[in-house]
Amino acid sequence: MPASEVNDRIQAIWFVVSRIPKGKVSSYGQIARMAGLPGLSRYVGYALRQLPEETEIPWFRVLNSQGRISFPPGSPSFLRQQSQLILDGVEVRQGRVNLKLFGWNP
DNA sequence: TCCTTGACGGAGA
DNA sequence: ATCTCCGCCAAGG
Repeated sequence: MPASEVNDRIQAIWFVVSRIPKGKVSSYGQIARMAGLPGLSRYVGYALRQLPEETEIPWFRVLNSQGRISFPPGSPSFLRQQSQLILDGVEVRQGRVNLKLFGWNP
Protein backbone atom coordinates (compact mmCIF):
# COMPACT_ATOMS: atom_id res chain seq x y z
CA MET A 1 0.00 0.00 0.00
CA PRO A 2 1.74 3.16 -1.24
CA ALA A 3 1.67 5.87 1.37
CA SER A 4 0.85 8.25 -1.47
CA GLU A 5 -2.49 6.55 -2.02
CA VAL A 6 -3.29 6.69 1.63
CA ASN A 7 -2.71 10.43 1.50
CA ASP A 8 -4.85 10.75 -1.62
CA ARG A 9 -7.77 9.09 0.13
CA ILE A 10 -7.39 11.27 3.18
CA GLN A 11 -7.18 14.36 1.00
CA ALA A 12 -10.30 13.32 -0.90
CA ILE A 13 -12.17 12.86 2.36
CA TRP A 14 -11.00 16.15 3.81
CA PHE A 15 -12.01 17.91 0.61
CA VAL A 16 -15.56 16.61 0.67
CA VAL A 17 -15.91 17.46 4.34
CA SER A 18 -14.70 20.98 3.63
CA ARG A 19 -17.66 21.37 1.23
CA ILE A 20 -20.35 20.68 3.84
CA PRO A 21 -22.17 24.00 4.20
CA LYS A 22 -22.57 25.69 7.54
CA GLY A 23 -25.89 24.73 9.08
CA LYS A 24 -25.85 21.31 7.44
CA VAL A 25 -24.50 17.92 8.51
CA SER A 26 -23.42 14.78 6.70
CA SER A 27 -22.59 11.21 7.65
CA TYR A 28 -19.47 9.05 7.49
CA GLY A 29 -21.08 6.87 4.86
CA GLN A 30 -22.16 9.80 2.70
CA ILE A 31 -18.71 11.36 2.87
CA ALA A 32 -17.10 8.06 1.93
CA ARG A 33 -19.36 7.71 -1.11
CA MET A 34 -18.84 11.30 -2.22
CA ALA A 35 -15.09 10.84 -1.87
CA GLY A 36 -15.25 7.87 -4.21
CA LEU A 37 -14.68 5.39 -1.42
CA PRO A 38 -17.99 3.55 -1.02
CA GLY A 39 -18.03 1.18 1.90
CA LEU A 40 -15.18 2.89 3.70
CA SER A 41 -17.26 4.80 6.22
CA ARG A 42 -14.95 3.73 9.04
CA TYR A 43 -12.06 5.11 7.08
CA VAL A 44 -13.67 8.54 7.17
CA GLY A 45 -13.40 8.49 10.95
CA TYR A 46 -9.76 7.54 10.62
CA ALA A 47 -9.15 10.41 8.20
CA LEU A 48 -10.81 12.96 10.47
CA ARG A 49 -8.74 11.77 13.39
CA GLN A 50 -5.65 12.85 11.45
CA LEU A 51 -6.79 16.46 11.39
CA PRO A 52 -4.79 18.90 13.51
CA GLU A 53 -6.63 20.60 16.37
CA GLU A 54 -6.54 23.99 14.68
CA THR A 55 -8.05 22.80 11.41
CA GLU A 56 -10.58 24.89 9.51
CA ILE A 57 -12.17 21.75 8.10
CA PRO A 58 -15.64 21.32 9.64
CA TRP A 59 -15.18 17.77 10.96
CA PHE A 60 -17.94 18.43 13.50
CA ARG A 61 -20.53 18.40 10.69
CA VAL A 62 -20.00 14.67 10.23
CA LEU A 63 -22.32 12.43 12.23
CA ASN A 64 -23.23 8.76 12.00
CA SER A 65 -26.03 7.48 9.80
CA GLN A 66 -28.52 8.03 12.60
CA GLY A 67 -27.60 11.66 12.97
CA ARG A 68 -25.84 10.96 16.28
CA ILE A 69 -22.49 12.27 17.47
CA SER A 70 -20.05 9.37 17.44
CA PHE A 71 -18.22 10.21 20.66
CA PRO A 72 -19.06 9.04 24.15
CA PRO A 73 -21.75 11.36 25.56
CA GLY A 74 -20.18 13.95 27.81
CA SER A 75 -16.64 13.36 26.58
CA PRO A 76 -14.52 16.41 25.66
CA SER A 77 -14.77 15.58 21.96
CA PHE A 78 -18.51 15.11 22.22
CA LEU A 79 -18.95 18.47 23.91
CA ARG A 80 -16.74 20.27 21.40
CA GLN A 81 -18.63 18.82 18.48
CA GLN A 82 -21.97 19.64 20.04
CA SER A 83 -21.10 23.27 20.74
CA GLN A 84 -19.67 23.73 17.25
CA LEU A 85 -22.90 22.47 15.73
CA ILE A 86 -24.93 24.80 17.92
CA LEU A 87 -22.72 27.63 16.71
CA ASP A 88 -23.67 26.60 13.17
CA GLY A 89 -27.29 26.94 14.12
CA VAL A 90 -27.89 23.20 14.05
CA GLU A 91 -30.32 21.87 16.60
CA VAL A 92 -28.78 19.14 18.76
CA ARG A 93 -30.82 17.21 21.32
CA GLN A 94 -29.35 14.38 23.32
CA GLY A 95 -26.38 14.29 20.96
CA ARG A 96 -28.75 13.83 18.04
CA VAL A 97 -29.59 15.89 14.96
CA ASN A 98 -32.64 15.58 12.72
CA LEU A 99 -31.17 14.64 9.34
CA LYS A 100 -34.47 15.40 7.64
CA LEU A 101 -33.99 19.01 8.63
CA PHE A 102 -30.22 19.44 8.64
CA GLY A 103 -28.98 16.72 6.33
CA TRP A 104 -26.81 17.94 3.46
CA ASN A 105 -28.38 17.00 0.12
CA PRO A 106 -26.09 18.22 -2.72
C1' DT B 1 1.31 -12.79 9.08
C1' DC B 2 -2.36 -12.92 12.49
C1' DC B 3 -5.04 -10.32 15.79
C1' DT B 4 -7.23 -6.27 17.53
C1' DT B 5 -9.22 -1.80 17.03
C1' DG B 6 -12.39 1.55 15.40
C1' DA B 7 -15.29 9.28 15.03
C1' DC B 8 -19.48 2.98 10.79
C1' DG B 9 -23.88 0.92 8.91
C1' DG B 10 -27.74 -2.03 8.43
C1' DA B 11 -30.79 -5.60 9.98
C1' DG B 12 -33.36 -7.76 13.50
C1' DA B 13 -35.73 -8.10 18.08
C1' DA C 1 -37.32 4.53 19.55
C1' DT C 2 -33.47 1.67 21.66
C1' DC C 3 -30.20 -2.07 21.82
C1' DT C 4 -27.61 -6.09 19.93
C1' DC C 5 -25.25 -8.38 16.78
C1' DC C 6 -22.72 -8.90 12.75
C1' DG C 7 -20.41 -7.54 8.42
C1' DC C 8 -17.03 -4.41 6.74
C1' DC C 9 -12.11 -2.99 5.95
C1' DA C 10 -7.81 -0.31 6.52
C1' DA C 11 -4.32 0.50 10.26
C1' DG C 12 -1.33 -0.51 13.70
C1' DG C 13 0.87 -3.87 16.94
